Amino acid sequence: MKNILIADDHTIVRLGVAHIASTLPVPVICHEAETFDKVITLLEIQDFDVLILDINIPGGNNLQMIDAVKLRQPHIRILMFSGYDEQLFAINYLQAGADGYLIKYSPEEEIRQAISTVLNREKYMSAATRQQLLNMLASPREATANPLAALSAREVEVMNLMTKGVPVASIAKMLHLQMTTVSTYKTRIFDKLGINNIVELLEKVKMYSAAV
Amino acid sequence: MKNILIADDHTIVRLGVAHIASTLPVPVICHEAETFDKVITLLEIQDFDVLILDINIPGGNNLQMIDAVKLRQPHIRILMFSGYDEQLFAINYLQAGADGYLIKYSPEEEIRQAISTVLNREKYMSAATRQQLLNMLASPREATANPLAALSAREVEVMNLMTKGVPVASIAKMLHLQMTTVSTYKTRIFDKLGINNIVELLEKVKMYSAAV
DNA sequence: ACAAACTGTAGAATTAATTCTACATAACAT
DNA sequence: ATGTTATGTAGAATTAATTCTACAGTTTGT
Repeated sequence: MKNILIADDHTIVRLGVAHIASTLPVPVICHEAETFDKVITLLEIQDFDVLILDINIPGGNNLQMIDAVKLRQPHIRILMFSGYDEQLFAINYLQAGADGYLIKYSPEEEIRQAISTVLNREKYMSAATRQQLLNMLASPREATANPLAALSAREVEVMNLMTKGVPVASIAKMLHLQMTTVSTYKTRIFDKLGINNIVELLEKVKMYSAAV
Repeated sequence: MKNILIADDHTIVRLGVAHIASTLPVPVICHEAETFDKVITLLEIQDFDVLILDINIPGGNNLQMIDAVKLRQPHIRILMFSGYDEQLFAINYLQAGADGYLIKYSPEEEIRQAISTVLNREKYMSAATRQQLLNMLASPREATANPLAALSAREVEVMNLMTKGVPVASIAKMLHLQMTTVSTYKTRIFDKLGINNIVELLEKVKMYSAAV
């Protein structure tokens, strides 16, 4: 019997995932969490085989979620579950220790496959992510078509918060950095993307997010 | 036998909704659409009893979706399905002709209730939306459907420049005002729209610009 | 007809954010 | 193996933006 923890703030998503999980060849018990705090609490009272984690879960939403989880349960498998505009962060999360990265609009069969794969202690990657990874290996540094790919992990974290409208001071608190550090990242992000303000950032992100 | 069309770009959400629908007392057949274009296509080849429509569906995402749907099937019931930050648009959609407005993180039982209600040709409204409607009736002045309409001419000028990413100092120059004046407008705009930063402004504008 | 709310405008004081500079470490190219 | 570029991080000084307050003129509701 496998224990799966489904962390997503939308009831309907949890339900859908639980439904798919119930159709796997192995018997599973699904547990749910609506916030990242809840995830942490549950991790401290029970062992899970797999955590399916919404990348935008309230209270979380950054790379450090991975460490926070693995710190408590080193053997847990983490399958990141992301909305549409976030494929490009796949590699960052995988590098940070996630075991799979799944996009919410993947077809049912692929979702089932992904859960099954990580349950089996293997890494899961969508075709798109695999492709992205290959591109990256082929031309490690430059023009990977997508300028967002030029951002470092930390820069992506900051960018994500920026696109949520979080002010610099709050970003600094959340990431335990100085405001000036965040500003430095902001400048570097803008430079790398060749833009000047948040409005253009949002356009860029919208433009390149679905791509790859 | 009732026909339900579920329109959402996330597979998992469609699955979850279909799962709930299958537990209703009446037998239903669920059909799916990932984009608004697909919705329109399906409406032209088959009759549906209910359309469950993600407010952010690709290709749609504005009030005119309601008309586009009712034009093709005047008797269809439309249940809007929205993400977290969108409660405030409920009344707009209901006024535009939607039969219900449901928030994605509602508990399972409420989602079932909502579908059941609109299937029954009744209007569905969450407790929160009901409250909001009462508030609006109490003070008819503000909340006239489109919050952007509450802005004065000068505020609109400033807002437009803001949505282009123009910094406060430049706006001040362009309009021959003091920076502090521009800031005052900015504050008033944010207050009137009930938001806190440019990111939310852009969302609001995207949402309402096509409307009215 | 008259008070209440809305508009257009700013100044002083304050707070938020940026710049420019810097440095240690990591990754990379030749 | 070694110089070069990228990354993660900040401090001091500076600049950008906000707040709070104010006030005269316009609408508007009753």
